[in-house]
Amino acid sequence: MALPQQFSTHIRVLVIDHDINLLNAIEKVCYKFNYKVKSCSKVSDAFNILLGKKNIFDLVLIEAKMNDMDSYGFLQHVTQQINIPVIMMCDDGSRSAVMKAIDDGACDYWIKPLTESLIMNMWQHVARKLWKENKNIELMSEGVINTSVKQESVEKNNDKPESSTNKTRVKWSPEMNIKFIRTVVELNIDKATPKKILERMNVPGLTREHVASKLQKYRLELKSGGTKKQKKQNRIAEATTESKISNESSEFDFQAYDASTLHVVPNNFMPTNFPHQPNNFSHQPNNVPIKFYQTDSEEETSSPASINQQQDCNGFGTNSIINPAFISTLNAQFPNAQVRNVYLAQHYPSPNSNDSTSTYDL
DNA sequence: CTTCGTATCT
DNA sequence: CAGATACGAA
Repeated sequence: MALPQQFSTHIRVLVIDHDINLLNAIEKVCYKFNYKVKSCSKVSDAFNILLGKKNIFDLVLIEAKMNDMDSYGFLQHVTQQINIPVIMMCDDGSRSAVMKAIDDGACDYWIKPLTESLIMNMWQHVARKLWKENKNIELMSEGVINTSVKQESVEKNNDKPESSTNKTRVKWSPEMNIKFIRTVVELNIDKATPKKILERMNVPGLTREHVASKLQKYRLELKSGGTKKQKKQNRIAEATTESKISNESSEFDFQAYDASTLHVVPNNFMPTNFPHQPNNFSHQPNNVPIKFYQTDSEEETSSPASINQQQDCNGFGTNSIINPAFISTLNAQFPNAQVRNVYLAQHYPSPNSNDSTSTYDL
């Protein structure tokens, strides 16, 4: 069930970093591996692009420390509302930095300086997302990455609240919605208060009450609406008390890697003619190194440097949050893969200490 | 007195 | 469900 070329060749990546040189470099590498890439030096630009049209990008890559807008707010919004996997990158490889990004929904965290292989393999995040969404191979073979090619051409409700008098029930058109969301994010989710939002939006006729109501809904959405963070914390709570290693239930299923459904990229996933391969890339499924950050259990890793070591361990699943059962499955899937357990989260006691830093060479 | 946040209503 | 209203807490 080799994946059609379209899969990889059509991956569209949005890159955000203030460092123009880095952007150029990334673009180059992206081209090399046949990604379509668009780069921005400002978060706000990226935001406008993403909000403008749907399904433009399959993956977002963003520097954690941006100055024009908060990267984490952006991260949260993109992962939760727009549902595009986001990889955060930064030179700060500290545990807290990594955890923050992962907590906020990042599917991966790249510690700078970046390596080519990171980019080469980043398509797998998209693949995983598709698997997770139960998109079958057949569907993808239609040559579609974005299964939802449908354009949002829903009837435009033209009764803009701007013209309508107060007191009327406000219909939040998609446009208004976008404007609202953008404003909230720009304002920083915590500091976004109805009045400030209202002022910033500057929409005639719109009242603070309208905005307040909208804000309440939006916050609810963020919370319940699949806040991975939430799930994660729940799971961890369970995991710490009973350190059972369940392989079926989603006991440890935090983050994007759904252990219950094990969306493992199969060995034969990568077609021999995989477009991302440089010419001389020999096709061996097993040459894809795997490494993980494991947060469901914990053990101060040998040294903080262990995190930094990650970056030379290129490849699939960087910093993935997974459970032990998942690791064994992966081990089975990728016999020669290198799986590292790096226990990150300080507040999750390790069930046992047998392999805090062990490298599984299978 | 104004604004927020939350619960509750429609 | 999405938006409005009510009301106590800041």
